[in-house]
Amino acid sequence: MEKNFYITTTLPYVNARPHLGHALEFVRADVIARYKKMLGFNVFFNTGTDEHGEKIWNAATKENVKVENYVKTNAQKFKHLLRDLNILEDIHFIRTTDPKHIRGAQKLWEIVSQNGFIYKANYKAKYCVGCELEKTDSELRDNKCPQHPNLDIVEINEENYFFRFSAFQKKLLDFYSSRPDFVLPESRMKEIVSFVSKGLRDFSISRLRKKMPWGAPVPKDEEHVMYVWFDALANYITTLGWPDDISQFNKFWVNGTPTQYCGQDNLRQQAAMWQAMLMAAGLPLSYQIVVNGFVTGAGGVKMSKTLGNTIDPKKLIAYYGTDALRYYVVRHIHPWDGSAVSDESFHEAYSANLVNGLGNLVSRILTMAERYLLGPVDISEESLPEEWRKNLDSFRIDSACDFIWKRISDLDKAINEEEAFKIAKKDIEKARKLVSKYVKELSIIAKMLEPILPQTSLEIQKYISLNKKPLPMFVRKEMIR
RNA sequence: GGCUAUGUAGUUUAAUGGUAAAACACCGCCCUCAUAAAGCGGAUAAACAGGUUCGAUUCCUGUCAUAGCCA
Repeated sequence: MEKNFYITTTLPYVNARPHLGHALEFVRADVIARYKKMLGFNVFFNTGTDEHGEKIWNAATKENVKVENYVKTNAQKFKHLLRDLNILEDIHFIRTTDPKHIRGAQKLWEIVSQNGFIYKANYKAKYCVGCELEKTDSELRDNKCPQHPNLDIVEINEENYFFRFSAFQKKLLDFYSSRPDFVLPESRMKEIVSFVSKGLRDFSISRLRKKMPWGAPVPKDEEHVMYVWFDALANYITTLGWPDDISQFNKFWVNGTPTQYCGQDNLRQQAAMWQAMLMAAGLPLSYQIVVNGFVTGAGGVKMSKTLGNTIDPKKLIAYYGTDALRYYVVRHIHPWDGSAVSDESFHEAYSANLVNGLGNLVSRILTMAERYLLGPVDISEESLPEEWRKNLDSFRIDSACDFIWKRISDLDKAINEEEAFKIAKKDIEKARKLVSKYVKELSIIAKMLEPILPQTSLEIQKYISLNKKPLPMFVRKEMIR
């Protein structure tokens, strides 16, 4: 039987510069996508950029550039980051300004509207353009959003279209109880259940075009454009070609356990709003939402430009290399809770585990292999450990790494204890057996690393097949400044 | 303000109603195949105050701190 798997990241809003949080989500989704491919799945891997809305319109206007050019330039930055992170090349990159996407979002609107879940009403609210969310008075301080004190709160009082979110409370709750692992981790699942249990308020999904024209046109109403969520969330299916081309949709959305990575600030949108929209359109729901925690600076404080504790993924990649960054974000940042990151902790992880751990192990084994063995070791029959699979199946890439590094450490230990390098002087046959065993174990380690550190893994496998010692894979470095 | 979660070595994380585990950093020893790497040994930890219990880091209550969600 054909095995299909769909995975997507959240689409970053192109207003922001790519930061470590984006890199973290891209890499984790990429690891899972590569892992599923290794298991023989057809994989549809999606990402892209969310490009509509007031914040972008304002930013482009302020910089006095055409908004089309503004979003294009910024979308490009994310594409570069994907390339720098060695994300699978066959990833699909959808931009919410793509005509294909806009048509899809409009079709979704029409269906939901026909089903009676969209209505027009007066919309009166205080709105923070920074958060893209309505705010109540009690949430504001001095009539400013505490998160975005530099932005003015927008007072909105106009006719808008609304999505009848409130109609889906019971259905959502029923769905959640039927699928207790719909949201990972469990604590986020509880959070969304609690949010929906408290009652849902319909949300506005359009803006008057004359005030804010930067959005997909609302079908059959030229005065309105769609507003953020209805447009943006639809990307998860329009990327598959829905509604024009149903074959990919059937293959990957209906039969591909659609899995969505998101940050903790996107839980509501993906686990509740988007699911309700799918329900309203009579479409199958997502299979699983995996929620990453926020990355914080040293001491657990928020990263911000003012504090000067931001970490630029590009800088780290340029200095330490792609796989070093991939390694750090999957293992040393907690999968659910996030972790404090700093240049120091990055450097420590790099030196201890990549240079002294993996890199050194590769050198010592392949040096002996090249010196003592008559030819490459046959590694065809080695199979991959259950525990590694179990961890990746449950999105615990960190635990999978713990397991791999335990194997690395055990192998180091075995080499010390068995002393093949001494035995080689007296009994070369016995030494060859030992070294072959080490090479086999190293190849299993390399294989397990393939989805996580693809470049490094292939390099190790290549040198095993050549029976040659490579140059140091992770070069010792001074702490970055 | 309400709800929820969290608080464990210097740091990042585990497990657990009965001797608190690991990695990094630190100190000592040791090896030479290896990237001044590896291995072995060592020191160091439960926010605070009560309660339940033969026994609490674990369960309960309160305080404080942090985070998230909501108003």
